[in-house]
Amino acid sequence: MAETHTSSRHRLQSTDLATEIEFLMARARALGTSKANEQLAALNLKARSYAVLALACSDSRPSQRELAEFLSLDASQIVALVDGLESRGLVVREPDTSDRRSNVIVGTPEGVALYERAVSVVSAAEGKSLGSLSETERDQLRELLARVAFEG
Amino acid sequence: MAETHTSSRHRLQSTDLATEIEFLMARARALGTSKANEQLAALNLKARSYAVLALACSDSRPSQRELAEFLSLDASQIVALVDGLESRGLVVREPDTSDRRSNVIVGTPEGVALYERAVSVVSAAEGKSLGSLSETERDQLRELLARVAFEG
DNA sequence: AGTCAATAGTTTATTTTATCAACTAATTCC
DNA sequence: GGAATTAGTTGATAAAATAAACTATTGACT
Repeated sequence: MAETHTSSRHRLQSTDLATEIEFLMARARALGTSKANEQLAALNLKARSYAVLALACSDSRPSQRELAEFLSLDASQIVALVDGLESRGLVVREPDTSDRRSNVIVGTPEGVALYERAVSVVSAAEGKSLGSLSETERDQLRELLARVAFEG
Repeated sequence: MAETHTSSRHRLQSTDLATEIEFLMARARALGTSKANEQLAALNLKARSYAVLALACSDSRPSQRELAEFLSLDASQIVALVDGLESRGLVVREPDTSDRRSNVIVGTPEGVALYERAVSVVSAAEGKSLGSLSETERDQLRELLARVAFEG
């Protein structure tokens, strides 16, 4: 019999690459994002539009520039994402009264309603992805990642 | 004065999204990958070709299918990546004697030499990315991520 | 042995995402 | 007031993700 799926994975898992945090993050994220996207598809969302919607529906009133920086995306991609959500009536561009160059992106009631459904979907998916971790371990992971993600 | 870069980040950092592990991984990885790519550019590599080279230069003798599964990439992308490395004389496709459909991807001496330079470059970049974490914390993070990345 | 299903790799096409330059309008700095 | 900077937008181009179709095996089954 040829080598099984699982045994080959174990073989590669003992390489140096498999101990690199960068690589582990890429792999963990690929798994998680694909699970999340699967579930979000039912709401006609993806991980990226979900993230924009989440910030729009928070009370943080982000500008597009802030969305770009926070989500590690180019400003032009934010335009496209906001266009998509706005055309569905989920968010609006509010002119920033203190700086007329700037828009504040805010969720509409429909946007908030959809966001709330999306949150439960995403957190269920996250629950599956992190199934092998205890609550304490999840908190640890969250805290360590936050320090890496927001360093500087 | 308008809101500063840093204060807006703090404002968004207190949103629900900012506590989602999925999001934190995406952001941490974006930072890390861009730093790694910057450094790898001098060797004419990127994170992805580096990963393939690393596995080829290990003693694990991966097939292309195994590379695809392990790196969460489509088989057709592996073709392109191996083509690129092979045309530079860094890896070779060795026919698998026990299954003639399958290639084993192996690093050449030149490939190994370049890989060794790349490892030090990448680990320096990782050091910067994880600058705020102690050794113990890095090990913790590595172990938690590994469990998420290789669950199931 | 012979058929049939499944697998490894490849090619090609399509879509999505990333990157970057150019432009407008508004703001800030001097 | 004028120069430099910034937020948003558009458009072009390159890189990456996704998926179908095809070839050459191999494996399973009878």
